Amino acid sequence: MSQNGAGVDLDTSLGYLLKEASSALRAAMEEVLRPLGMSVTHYSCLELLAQRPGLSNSELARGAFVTRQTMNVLLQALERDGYVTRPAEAPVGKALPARLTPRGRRSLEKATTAVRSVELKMLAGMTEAEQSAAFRSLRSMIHSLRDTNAGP
Amino acid sequence: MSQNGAGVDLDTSLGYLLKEASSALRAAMEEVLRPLGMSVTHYSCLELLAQRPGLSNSELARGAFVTRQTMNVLLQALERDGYVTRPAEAPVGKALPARLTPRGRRSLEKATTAVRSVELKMLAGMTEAEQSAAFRSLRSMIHSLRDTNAGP
DNA sequence: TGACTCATGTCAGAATTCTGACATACCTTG
DNA sequence: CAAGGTATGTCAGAATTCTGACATGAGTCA
Repeated sequence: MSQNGAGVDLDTSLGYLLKEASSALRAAMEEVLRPLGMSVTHYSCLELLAQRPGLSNSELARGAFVTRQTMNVLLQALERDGYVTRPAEAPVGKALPARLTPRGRRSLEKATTAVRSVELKMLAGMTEAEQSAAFRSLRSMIHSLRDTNAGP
Repeated sequence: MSQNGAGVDLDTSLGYLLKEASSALRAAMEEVLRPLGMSVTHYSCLELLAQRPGLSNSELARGAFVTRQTMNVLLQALERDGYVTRPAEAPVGKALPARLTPRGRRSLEKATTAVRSVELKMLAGMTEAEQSAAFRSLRSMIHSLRDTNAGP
C-alpha cells in the first residue's frame, strides 16, 4: 500500500481527500433533504436568495456551481411552484432579480435546520482552532487554483 | 454581508467552502485533462488501477465516487479502446479484476504529470504544517459524516 | 455616433449520470 | 444442507446536467 512514488498516491493526495469529503457532504445533505423533496441545488438556490435577495439567474448559477442553463431550469420550476418571484421585465440590463416568496422562505426554514445538523455533524470532533485551520486551508486552495491560465 | 444569524451563512460555512474548493479543483483538472482527451472520472479510474491493480468495477466505482453503472460504461469503453483488460470469467465470485494495459499505463503517465501540476498549484502558498492541518481536517470531516444514520 | 466586447436569458439537442431491476455467486446462520 | 442476506455485473429507461447557439442590453473606445 502506498508503494508508488511516481504517481499522485491517492492515500496522501489532498485533492483526492477533498473530493472524498465533498462527496460525503453531498451524500449527507441529499439524505436529509430527500424527505423534504428537495435537492442540494434546490436548497442552495433558496439559501443564496435568502442571504442575497435579488440575485440574478447567472449569479445564482455561479453561487451554486452549476451552469446558467441548469439554474434556469430550476428557477423556472421554483417560480412555477411559487417559491420564487421574478419581475416580468428587467429593471436594468437583462438580469432578472429573483426573490423568495413567503412560501419559499417557509420551505427554506425546514431545509436549513436539516442542513445545519449535517454541518454540525461534520464539524464534530474538531476544535475551534482546527476549524479555523480548515477554513484557512480551503481558502488558500481556492485562491491558488483561481485563474489557472491568466496569461497574455 | 454576513448579517443573517439564523441561516447557515455561506460566507462562514465550511460546507460551502468545501464545495467551492472541490469545484475549483475539478475545473482545474478538467482543464489540463481536456487536451489529453480525458475526463476526470476517466483519469481517476486509470490512477486507481495503477495503484491498486485488480480492482473490480464496483470497487473502482466507489473509489471514483460514481455508481457501479456509470463506472461500467466507462470500463467497457476503456476495455474496447485497449487501455484496460478484464478476464472473460471471474476467478472468484462475480468480480472481474481489471488491469491496465501498457497502452493504458502510457496514457496515464501524461495525465498524471498534468494532474500533479494542478495538485502542486493547489498546495502552493501552504506550509508543510498547513498541509498537514488540512489533511487532518478533511479526514475528520469525512469520518464524522460517515454512517449518518446507522441506527436500528 | 458606430463598432466592439461582454454578460445575460433562453431554447434545443447531446452527453452524462442516476434509479430500478434482474440474475448470479458467495457467505453466514439455523 | 437449506435459506436468507449481501455483493456483483449488467441491461434499460429516466432524470439531470452540460454544450452549442442565438438575440438582447449595457458599457467601452475611437
